[in-house]
Amino acid sequence: MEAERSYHHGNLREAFLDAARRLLERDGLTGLSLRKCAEVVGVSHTAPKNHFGNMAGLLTAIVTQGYSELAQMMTADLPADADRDRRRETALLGYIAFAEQNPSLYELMFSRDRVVNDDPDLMRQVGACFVVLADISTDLGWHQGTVDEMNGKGQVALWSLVHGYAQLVTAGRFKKDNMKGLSILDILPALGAIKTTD
Amino acid sequence: MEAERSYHHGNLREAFLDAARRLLERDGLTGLSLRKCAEVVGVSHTAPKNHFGNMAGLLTAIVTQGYSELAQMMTADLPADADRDRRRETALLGYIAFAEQNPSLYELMFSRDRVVNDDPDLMRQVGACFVVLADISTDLGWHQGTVDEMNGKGQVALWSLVHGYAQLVTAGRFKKDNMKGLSILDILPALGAIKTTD
DNA sequence: AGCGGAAATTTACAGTGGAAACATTGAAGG
DNA sequence: CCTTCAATGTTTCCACTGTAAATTTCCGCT
Repeated sequence: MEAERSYHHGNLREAFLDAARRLLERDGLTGLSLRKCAEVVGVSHTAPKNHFGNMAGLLTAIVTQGYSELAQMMTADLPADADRDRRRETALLGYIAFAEQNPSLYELMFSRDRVVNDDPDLMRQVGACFVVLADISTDLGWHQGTVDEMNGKGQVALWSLVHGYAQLVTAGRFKKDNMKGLSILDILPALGAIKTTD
Repeated sequence: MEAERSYHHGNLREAFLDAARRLLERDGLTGLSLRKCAEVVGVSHTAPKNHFGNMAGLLTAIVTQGYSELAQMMTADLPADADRDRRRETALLGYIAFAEQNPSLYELMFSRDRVVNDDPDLMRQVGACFVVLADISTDLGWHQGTVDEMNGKGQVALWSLVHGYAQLVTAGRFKKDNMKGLSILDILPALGAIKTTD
């Protein structure tokens, strides 16, 4: 039983997800197609319809998987008694590492119309990622006001900073001489040093 | 002369750009096609080849236009004697407004493989945007170190924050109760209040 | 044994981008 | 004026894509 190796092919859903992921990172978004995936898996090109419905469904499944892995990357290899600094560092470095290892997938994870963004499973995984970041931001502490008084500003600010950095780097929008020896760990304190006048 | 209304159609390049922009925001990235653009403009579907080469060329031209408009939005309606706060506010609000008014284009502006990202014109416009943000970050001032000593950290950090916020908002990745009455103007000082331990 | 339904295939079709050959037009130069 | 010529568009064709519909295969169940 176990719902494994369900039929003819045996776990075609997983096989398709794997093939799509590999094609995505090898040939980019424009090089990904249902028919290529089907050929790689060794199955007819309409087979995925049973499992994903259509292309948007397949991409949604991939993206959902992506958010799940992203959350894992942020909490990987953490001993239970890790201190504040260690947890922050792991989360930030894990986030950026995921984006750099899966740049095309990462881009797809913020697409507006290729993915059904109101899919319940997807929304749950997105929420899980947000929670991890929210915990980190709570651990960071704030100079002014409690977390409640911040009214979510800190969480929104933190995700904005990390996502922006991740995508600008993977999209090649920073010149190399701007990025020499710079990591996300330098960026966060740099913004903390901003002198605003209000 | 003036290189205007150059041939049969008269300024087909501009017409195509306009049509593509409108289709892009109306139907999203997936709904944009050369043939639809051509039909709107009233021309054969291979006509754009002379002006853009291929689809990537058209998208590159649109994205280049986008960066140019983004830079304009950040400096619009600014009197020459505007003070530091006014300039910062205008730039940040202008940036977010552009993203919200052109969400699909904004997404495309950070695509990895739909656009030829090493196009010289495109790189120049990207650089122009970065300069505007760099100036703003200089105007902000920093608690520690000069701009040079910061070694570009501040510029990288600022663009990361603003881009992240823009895309997360337009991609609908923040829940609405997190965003109630929140604007980019609240986010920047919130990050400045981060208490890091190094 | 045979029924039922899930899983996969076959077939067909409309839409897409691109290449190649051809047609049209305005401008430049004798 | 008339010819060339190059730029601009069109026609035609092709390979590829996603999707729908009808059909077939095969396992589990009674």
